[in-house]
Amino acid sequence: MPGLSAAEGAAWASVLRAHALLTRQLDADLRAVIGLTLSEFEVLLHLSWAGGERRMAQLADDVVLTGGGVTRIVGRLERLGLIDRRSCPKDGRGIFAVLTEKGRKKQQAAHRIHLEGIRRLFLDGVPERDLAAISRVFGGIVQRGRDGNGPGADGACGDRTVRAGDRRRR
Amino acid sequence: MPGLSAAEGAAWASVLRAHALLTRQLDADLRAVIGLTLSEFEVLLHLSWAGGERRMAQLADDVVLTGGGVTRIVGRLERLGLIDRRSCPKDGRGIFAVLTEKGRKKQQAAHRIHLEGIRRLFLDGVPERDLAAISRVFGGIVQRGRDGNGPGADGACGDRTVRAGDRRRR
DNA sequence: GTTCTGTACTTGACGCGTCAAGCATAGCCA
DNA sequence: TGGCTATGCTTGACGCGTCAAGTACAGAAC
Repeated sequence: MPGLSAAEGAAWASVLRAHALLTRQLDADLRAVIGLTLSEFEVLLHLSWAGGERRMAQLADDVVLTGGGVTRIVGRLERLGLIDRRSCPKDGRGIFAVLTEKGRKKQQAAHRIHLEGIRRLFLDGVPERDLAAISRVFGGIVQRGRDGNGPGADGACGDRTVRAGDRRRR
Repeated sequence: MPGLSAAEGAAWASVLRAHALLTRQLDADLRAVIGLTLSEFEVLLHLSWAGGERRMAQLADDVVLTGGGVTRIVGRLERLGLIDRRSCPKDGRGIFAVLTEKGRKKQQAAHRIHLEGIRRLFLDGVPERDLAAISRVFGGIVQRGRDGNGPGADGACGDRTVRAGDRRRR
């Protein structure tokens, strides 16, 4: 197994660096203008995409966070009045995060900032052909990642999800 | 400013998700096998690329971290015996992080794990053409990011770097 | 030399997310 | 019914990196 070719190395390095720069800037913009973290916004966004409510575990899968992480984010958003918690009638263990009206407004405002940023920093001037290549490659990674997890998308009350584990230091 | 097109949205979403999954897995692998964080390994890697030593501020730019962050990472690596700190003879303010022999060994071992992971999770089966597209797009982002910073690459003793600021909560 | 401005690094306080343990409920099987 | 195991969520402890303030030095202007 030799090292990476020049093309491979360049591709990987640019992805790492660009992602760091992009998320850093998008996060800073959202914080400054709306007062939300990028992660918090992403939770609101997925919630909105899901029609306004979503199980905690599904949210965790959506935003690639652990369950504990989602509990805390939802806690913050709840304290801000952007989300309500509602228990699942069909499964006593389950909790729905539900977008409030205030949350929907906030999400829409944040969405405008976010879109502007993505266009300016990422999409501007990128030809359709390259976008397709990116979707192919990264979409493939996401897909292969799912082959160890559940299907992970349906609005119903009962469905299961598996999350990855990590190692801890020492 | 309308929303994103389907292709644009798919591309952006896949990048976010794939990056999260990738770095999570690469980090877990490194921790389990070598006992290093992905960030720590990246510092060792850039040090190695730079010939074994590098100024703190340059490292910060390399790995897209703040100065404080690099101080702490280098502190950890120094405590592990993988790095030495040496003050810059031509600039009393400057500090070089210097790879020790043990650090070089560790870096090489980690590099093998890391390469294997990148191939398996990212590069495997990706055609040259798509890699080129990725390098073009993300390399462009990195390049545009540099247009607000210094040039940021030379091994000499004196050169300056600018880092981004963030907002703080509340 | 003195002063003044800018850069390099460090550090205390803190925000964020992880881990692992804990609790509650679900669902199976005898 | 009574265990037994698995899942869903929460929480205390903690690791990591950021921010902002602080210290030290550099370089220019006077």
